[in-house]
Amino acid sequence: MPVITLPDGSSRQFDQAVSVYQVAEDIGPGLAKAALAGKIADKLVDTSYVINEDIELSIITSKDDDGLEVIRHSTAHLLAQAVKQLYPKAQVTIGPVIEHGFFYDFAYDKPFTPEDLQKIEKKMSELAKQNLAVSRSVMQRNEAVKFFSDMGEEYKAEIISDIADDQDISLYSQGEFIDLCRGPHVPSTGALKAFKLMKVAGAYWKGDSDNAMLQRIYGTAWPDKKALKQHLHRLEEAEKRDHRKIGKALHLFHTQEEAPGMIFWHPKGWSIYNSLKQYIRDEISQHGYQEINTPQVVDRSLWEKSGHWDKFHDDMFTVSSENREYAVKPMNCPCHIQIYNQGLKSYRDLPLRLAEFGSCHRNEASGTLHGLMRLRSFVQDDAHIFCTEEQIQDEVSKFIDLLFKVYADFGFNQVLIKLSTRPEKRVGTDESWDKAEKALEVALDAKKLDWQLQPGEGAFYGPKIEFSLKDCLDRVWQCGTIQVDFSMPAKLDAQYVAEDGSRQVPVMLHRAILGSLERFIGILIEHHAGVLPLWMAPIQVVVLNITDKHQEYAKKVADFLKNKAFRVDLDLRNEKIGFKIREHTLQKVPYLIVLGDRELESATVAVRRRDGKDLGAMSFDDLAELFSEEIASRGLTIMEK
RNA sequence: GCUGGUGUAGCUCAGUUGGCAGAGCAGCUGACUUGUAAUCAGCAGGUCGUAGGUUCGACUCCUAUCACCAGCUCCA
Repeated sequence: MPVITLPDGSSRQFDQAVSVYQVAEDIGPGLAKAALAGKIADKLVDTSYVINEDIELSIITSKDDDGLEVIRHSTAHLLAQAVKQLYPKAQVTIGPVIEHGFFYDFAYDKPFTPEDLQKIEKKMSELAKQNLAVSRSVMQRNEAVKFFSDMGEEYKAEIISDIADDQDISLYSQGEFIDLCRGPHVPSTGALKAFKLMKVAGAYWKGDSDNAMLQRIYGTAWPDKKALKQHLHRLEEAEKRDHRKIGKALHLFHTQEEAPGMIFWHPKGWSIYNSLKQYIRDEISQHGYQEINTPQVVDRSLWEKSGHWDKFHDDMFTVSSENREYAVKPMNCPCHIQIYNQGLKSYRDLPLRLAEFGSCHRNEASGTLHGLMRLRSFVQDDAHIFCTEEQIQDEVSKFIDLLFKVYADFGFNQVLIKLSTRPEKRVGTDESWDKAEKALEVALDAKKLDWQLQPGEGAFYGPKIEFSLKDCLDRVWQCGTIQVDFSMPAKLDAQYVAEDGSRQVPVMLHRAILGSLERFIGILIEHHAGVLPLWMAPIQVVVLNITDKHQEYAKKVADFLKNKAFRVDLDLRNEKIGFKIREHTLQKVPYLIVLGDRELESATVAVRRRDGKDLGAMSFDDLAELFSEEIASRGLTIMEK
């Protein structure tokens, strides 16, 4: 006689064991129809699950996040069923739920084409329309291995073999299709109403590049057609923000075949780059860093000594000259230690903070290159802090303050933090690791920050914190990092004289806030859709004349603004004012100044903001004041679309 | 690096079964002297990514290669 308590606190009593579906039916026929699964003590179960004891139950529908997950999972199965019907020789492997949808990996010797995808999607719709009942059954492990082996599904058999001996295996079937699965699933395929196959791509079996490559079909699935449409619309919007597209349209940079993974920065793009660099320069100098610069090309022996040659020489660019082999630097730190090593350091010199906008080159695999986001040549807002173990916590704390200040200046207020601790393979004593991990943890907790622990994910040379920011499309970008390094200073003979006169090895903290400047610009472009705040805009204002009569006056206004150090363009072309406004607006210029008879006579300027708002006529000084204020506030107070 | 796709004018793209290489925008020339998102007319613009091959004939078919795109693996 189970008593079932519902989320609203009400309870229902039944004379005998009931299924989740029957409970839903008891509540109402509408709910019974909508029920996709049940949730008992945080565990999702099928609607067919039979309850014979007193429990708390929620009925899951497509309105719940859990329901959406069930839909996506079941749609992955629907995909597998369709593929098996159309291509019986294809083997099924795994088909998990991912953000916004699902994928399913197949082993099949013929590549799936986009046309195949259309066919498969059509078949899926048919199967959904047939409203096939989905039913669960249980099999013993060994029996299940044999079952799938006999079917020729070797990958499935392998998955089951990896499951513990005594565990029962649950199987789900719909029509003729049967698949190994933990479940739960929708009661019948008719519940799958809105899905679309997105793309096909290769993926290694078990994610290991030594294994066979499977074909992964990606799909998206939603509770209804409207939600699907919205999702597809969001994708279109994201595509419009693609920094590669905007970079071309706004003449910021280009790439070409002769220099894969490297950027040709055009004047406007380089202006953004320099604004960013200058901003960081100002910030770090106020926070006790000293900027340095070190060689681009350094003898192989230094990289051998630092240990990089051994681990990464395949990914390093090398050059040789007069019997010597050099590497183009992939990172700045070994060179920074060379500067540290000049002259005997005292504990009084610590912490020593050395920063460099050093151009680094890494020969990344060709398939990983991506616009500004993944390059072979990049510059980080890199710095290394040499300090004692006791100073780690304070330095980390100061760094976090600086990082949050910088992110806020760019308008990023959501920051995700991960702390990665000692991996199995590591250098340094356990005592040092204890201290360093603790220092990072305490620094984070002292600021009452939320952070996530990633045990074993630290670098071999020390623990690290990673900072990711969320952009306006909720995409997450890992940018900042601070890493403790117990290894490199000793390898490259860094020392200091301690208070007691003994020689000690300093700890080195690697840290960056923006990460690669190139990549950060890519993120900014996508976040702002190219509409950069005034302080970063390459051209801040364009002065436009109505007719030739106003040329001299326009020049005067432009000169006035140039003298105030604003970035000004003058457009004196013999074109209609509407034409010029359209062009500069498409180029995302923040302000346009329109000058005609009215302004000439009253010695004013007519100001148009790039969102189309007409700010009317104002004096030269008011204009300069307007710009200065907006730049000082980094544009964060100005509401723009 | 791996799997699949793409590569045509400065840009965005069309190009039928293998039969003379196309459009819009941008550019140039001229007219127009203009008030807040496109004035009109004319002209010019191409080794169809690169290298081979098949064919009477290749942008189109085949092979190799490079780059880019999507994903996988990697990311000191």
